[in-house]
Amino acid sequence: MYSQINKSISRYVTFEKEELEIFDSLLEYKKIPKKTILLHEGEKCNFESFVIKGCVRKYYIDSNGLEVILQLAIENAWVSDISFSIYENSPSDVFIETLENCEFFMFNPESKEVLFAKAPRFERAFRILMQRNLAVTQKRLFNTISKTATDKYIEFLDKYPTLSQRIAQHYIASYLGISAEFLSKIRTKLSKN
Amino acid sequence: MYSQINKSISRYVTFEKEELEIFDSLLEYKKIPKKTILLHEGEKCNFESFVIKGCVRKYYIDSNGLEVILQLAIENAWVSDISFSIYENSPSDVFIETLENCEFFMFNPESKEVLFAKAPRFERAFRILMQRNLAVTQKRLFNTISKTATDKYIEFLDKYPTLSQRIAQHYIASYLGISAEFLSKIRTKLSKN
DNA sequence: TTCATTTCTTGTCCTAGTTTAATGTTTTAG
DNA sequence: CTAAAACATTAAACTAGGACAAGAAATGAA
Repeated sequence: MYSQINKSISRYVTFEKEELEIFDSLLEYKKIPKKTILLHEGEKCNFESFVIKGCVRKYYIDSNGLEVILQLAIENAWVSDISFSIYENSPSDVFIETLENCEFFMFNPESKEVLFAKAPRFERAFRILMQRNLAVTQKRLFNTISKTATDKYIEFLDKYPTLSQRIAQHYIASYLGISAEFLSKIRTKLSKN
Repeated sequence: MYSQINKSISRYVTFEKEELEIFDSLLEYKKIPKKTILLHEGEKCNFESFVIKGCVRKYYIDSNGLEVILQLAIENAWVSDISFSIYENSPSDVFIETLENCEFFMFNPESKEVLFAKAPRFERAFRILMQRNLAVTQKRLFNTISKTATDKYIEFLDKYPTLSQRIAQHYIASYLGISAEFLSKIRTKLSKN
């Protein structure tokens, strides 16, 4: 049960058996059905979740009421409103919602502090995790600015090969920053080749 | 001389005097003239810099040869190719260049490791720094997708009030993800109001 | 002070992607 | 099993912003 998350957290830092036991003991397991909103805009985000199974979206709603998906988190990804919410104690401006029936391991801010106090080397693992996350987001910002919608979609299919069968197309469009109609056109164009 | 950087690193973690002395002793001070490229695409990024004075841009070059500015770093900002380069030991795909005469404090990867070994609580400070950085980048991704060029420019002026007098307009255009010509049109339109 | 280079502006035409709206298809809940 | 809801496709009209070109203004090196 813990092997998946332990492997993930050990990717850039090697931990002792005892450290991982502390880590595991602080995790909270949760099973959450499809289409459940875990975090509403304006709420305080009091969790950091590791996706064991399923798919989650994190999104903003812009000033015209349009949703913009910032993250699609699947198996082995971490999702949270990392941003300002947790460490500045301010309310979140994003939504987090399950798109499939999901299983998570969750940390609340208190248990995370206990973890850092008991096994400080996790501080490092989370720093590197954060850094990876930043790298991915920067790359995505670059793609958003400099690639055509078609190229972005092809890259998406390559990066998340299963996802286009698992979730509705309009979520993918929103993730790519394009309209659902235009994605549909791209798909028919591509299928003709 | 160190007060600026010490204040910055102490923003989310409070350090003892001795810890800050270790920190300061590991910093390397550098004065670098305008228009110097600190990091070329394909090189390994072996520094993390704190800008004491001046302005730096970090940019990609896309497949059409167009530059896309990922970050404009001014006083009190950190700049580096955090992404994959440092921790995966792979070559960087970004450029970093001074736009003004600059003064920096720099860490190389070795001195950063010495820091973490001698004063592990810096691990936490850098994790939170990274987290802030991620939040800013996510917000920018959201803006890039959902705001018009005009709105982005107005927000830019608000966030970096001095920068539009300090650097060439086409850098600002590239940061906003628009062409220099279109920015010029926005500026004339705004000045007519 | 001048010439060269870089930067900024303006106009015209063009295109990737949006909007709206209609129709068809699939999923879901009872 | 059926109705309602959610989702996907297609097409036509539209627009934000890009590409190109040419001139004006600013900067800077000698």
